[in-house]
Formats: sequence, C-alpha cells, structure tokens
Amino acid sequence: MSLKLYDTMTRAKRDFAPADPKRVTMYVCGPTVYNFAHIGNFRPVVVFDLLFRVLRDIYGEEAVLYAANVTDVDDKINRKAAEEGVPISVITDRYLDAYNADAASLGALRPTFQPRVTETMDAIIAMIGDLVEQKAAYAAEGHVLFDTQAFGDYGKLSGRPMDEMIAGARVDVAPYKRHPADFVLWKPSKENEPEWPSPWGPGRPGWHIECTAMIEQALGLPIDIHGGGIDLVFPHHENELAQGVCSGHGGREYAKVWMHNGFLNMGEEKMSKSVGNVALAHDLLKLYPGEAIRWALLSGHYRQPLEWNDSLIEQAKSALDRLYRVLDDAGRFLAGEPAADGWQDAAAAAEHAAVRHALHDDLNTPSAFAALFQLADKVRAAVMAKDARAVASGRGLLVEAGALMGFLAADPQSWFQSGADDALKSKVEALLADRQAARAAKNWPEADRIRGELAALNVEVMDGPAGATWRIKEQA
RNA sequence: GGCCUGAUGGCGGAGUGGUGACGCACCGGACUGCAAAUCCGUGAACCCGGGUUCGAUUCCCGGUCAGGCCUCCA
Repeated sequence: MSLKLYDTMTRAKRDFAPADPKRVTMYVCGPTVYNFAHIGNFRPVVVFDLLFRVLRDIYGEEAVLYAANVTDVDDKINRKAAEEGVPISVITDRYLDAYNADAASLGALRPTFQPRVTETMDAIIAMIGDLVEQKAAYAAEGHVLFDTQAFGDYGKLSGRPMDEMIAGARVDVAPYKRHPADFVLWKPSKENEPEWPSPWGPGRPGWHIECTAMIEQALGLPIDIHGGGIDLVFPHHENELAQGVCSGHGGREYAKVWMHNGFLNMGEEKMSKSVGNVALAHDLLKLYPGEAIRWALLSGHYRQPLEWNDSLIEQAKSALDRLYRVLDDAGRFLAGEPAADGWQDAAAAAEHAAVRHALHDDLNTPSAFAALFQLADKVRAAVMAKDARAVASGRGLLVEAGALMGFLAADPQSWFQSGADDALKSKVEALLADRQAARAAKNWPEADRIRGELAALNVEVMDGPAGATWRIKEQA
C-alpha cells in the first residue's frame, strides 16, 4: 500500500515517491515568535507531525529529515522588543520556548531541525547574491528585489494568471520595482532596528528568502515535501519556489510535493489574529488534555476547514475516553491472566491495517479514527468473551495504531485521573473504602451520600465486579 | 474586480454512480440497590434547479449561500 498525498501544484492526489528512500526530506513553515501562537497555528504542527510519524513508519525513523523553521527576524518582533526595551532575542527565545512546549503538549515530536533566520543569515545573503548573479534579482534604492519576469512559471503553484492578479490587486507598488509582482529579498532596516551587513548595505532579509535558504542549508534542494497553511500558497510559497528554482543554476526542482492545510473556523470566519477571534493553544492546554486537543485538530481531514469550538474538544475528549476505557478494561482483565504469547488476532490486525491504510490515503484521519474504533470494538468483544490472547493481541494493536497517530500513549489510569494530586487521590481512596463498607452493609443512603461527597470533589465513581474505580469528571 | 474552495443527520465529519462510515449527543431495553461504564436495539442527513444515466448525494451546467487568497497571517 503506497502513500498517496495531495499535491497543490498538480491539484491531484499522487503516489508519493521520495528522491531517496533513505533520506526523505520535509520542510514546513513554522511560527514567527513574537507572541503566543493560537490554536489555528498548531493545525499544521499536528498535521505534519502526523505525516512525519507516517513517513518514519514507512521509511524508518532515521531516514526522515523534518525541518520546521522559526522566524526570529520580523517587524512584529522588533515592535515587541522596542515596547519592552529588550533585545529581540529575549522576545524570540521566550515565545519559541512557549511554542515548543505547547507543541510537545499536543503530542508533536520535535522536528529534526528547527532553523532560525538569525542563524541562517550567511546562507540567505549567499543565495541573494547568487540570484543577482543569475540576473533573477536586482538592487534598487538599498533594496534587492526578485525579478518575477525571470521565472517563466511564476504563478503556477497558486494557479494565478499574473496579469489579472495585478489588475485586481490591492498592493501598493513601490516605485523602484520593475514589475508590480517583484518582491523584496533584502531591505534596509529602519532606525534602531536590528541589521546585518550585506553587499547591498546593512539591512535584513525579506520574508520569503529565509525559507528557501533554510531549506538549502538544512536539507538541500530539492526536497520531497513542502508544507504549510493554505494561506501561504500565495505569495509566500510561490515566491519561495521562484527563488529556489532560479538560484539553482539552470533551474532545478524545488519540492516534489506541496501540501497545504485548511483553516480553523471560529463561527463563520477563519481564526485570525487581525480579526481577534483567536483561542491560544497555551490557554486551551490549561483547560483540556493536549491529547484531546490533538484529536480535535485531526477530527477533520487536514485540507478541509474545521469548525473550532469548545464542543469539538469535549467531543474529542469523550471519544478518547471511550478508547482509554477499553484499554483500561483490557488491562484489568489481563492482570489476572497468564502472559499471552505472540499470537495475533486476525480481526484486530485487519483493523490495525485499516488505520494505516486510511493514513496512507492522504492522511484521512476521520477514516483512521473510524478504524481505531472498530479495533477498540474488537478488543471490547474479546474482553466480553474472556478471550485472553485476543485481548492481549488486540490491546497491543490498539496501542500501536494509536502510537502511529500520536495517541493512547498514556496509562489509562492516569488519563482518567489526570489533574488529581496525591492528596486528592488518598482522600478518594479513603472515601471509597468507607463507601465499600456502607455498600457491604447495604446502607444505601450512606453509600450514596459518600458518592455525593466524591462528586463534589469532581470525582465520578464506577462500581465494577472487582470493586469501584473512579475518574475525574469533565472540567467545569 | 480576479482566482479558488466548500454546502452531508441535533453536533463534528468521512465516503460513494445502486439499500448514506465513524464519533459525540439523544431515545428504548438489559445490567446495577440506584447510578456510571458496558451490552443489545431505535430514530435521524447528502443546499436549490436543470442535464447525463436503468439509477446521482456522488458526474456535468446554472443558481443560492458560506468561506479563503490577491496585504502580515497556519
């Protein structure tokens, strides 16, 4: 079963074939670190983390190189640094740390490389110099601009006829541009802004060149997969592509596959900093488990827009509850059984394969979730049938399938009791013992009173054949 | 103005030229001292109008509505 990915360039789902299966390369546009990132910014983080995992599953962990850049030179960063009266590195370090911590909470593996603009300056300047030499760029009034006329395929990725686009565009055309679509590679810094020396005078890079230079430096061109949000198709990726192709002598390939994730919607609109309808991942993670938020982010296909609201996260939490409950019950059942052998349950194995198959179909996560539930049902049925080896096999496969997607890594007990500290735990245990005594004496009013007391602690009791278990109820 | 998406049950959301996944929620039953969980079961949807077809939610055309990009943006 081959991996199929939708390619923005050709607007079709295609079989993925890396240039070198021993060295699969992926680059995804990362954050500008001037503030906390909102949950929409984390959709690509989670989506491409999933792809990273799938690629590692196929080609081997060592074979996949994943670079996600960090933009740490930017106007908004400058403004923030000026406001606080600190160097930009104070700002960028602070928010990069927060970003990485949030990404980790969402179950995202660290990319192989996380290049920063400030550490790529030499490569950026070298690439601009190369473009000037190739006559694909020109210097004008302290700026260096890319000459879009030099790239015949300009507009191909975004499917935009350039003339019509410019006709209806709302861009101010700087007088020193030869063509309205030309874009900045290097620009002078304003007073009190950070600047770097260059052959064209001190200044800093334009927005697009950093990614192309980082790709070249971290991974080497061409790369297999280039990803990012759908809004980056134009102009960012279009410009990256133009730079990348033209800076290679004689026009090289840039990326084999272009992938773009859709947006999160808040109500009728996309989540956007300028609209102000944002939910910060940092805040959400205080209210919900990161795993539930990850599930919510993957509950729709990555190319489709996804309605984002609290109910979505609640639904995701409930869905995970069900899966963890199966694991929990399977674990309890297995605890009293002799260790199982390497026998594999065929029905469960088929569902396990279905999860992988769904992911290989352009990361069809809704379909993969469906298979995950089918697999969970098989495990549940095995528990009901008291078939120890089928339970053991199915549980193993369920955990494995979950791991492929970045889920179900927690101990079920800690999933249900997350948020409970030791003090609460011992208090709950004591109350449960009291209640057990009351129940043994058939003192139902007392048993119910204790259950009420536990409920007041946000604890839900579940009586089972082997005694009572408990969990933290939904967050208020 | 130009370019581009999408419209599926109460909610989220796959998919398909021929009885409409999956999850969440809801309802009935079993189980339980009562619950919760679990099990069994029920109900519930393909924007509108044409066309192609034996048959369309699925393909084509038109429309309506919604959203995105063209400016920093995942």
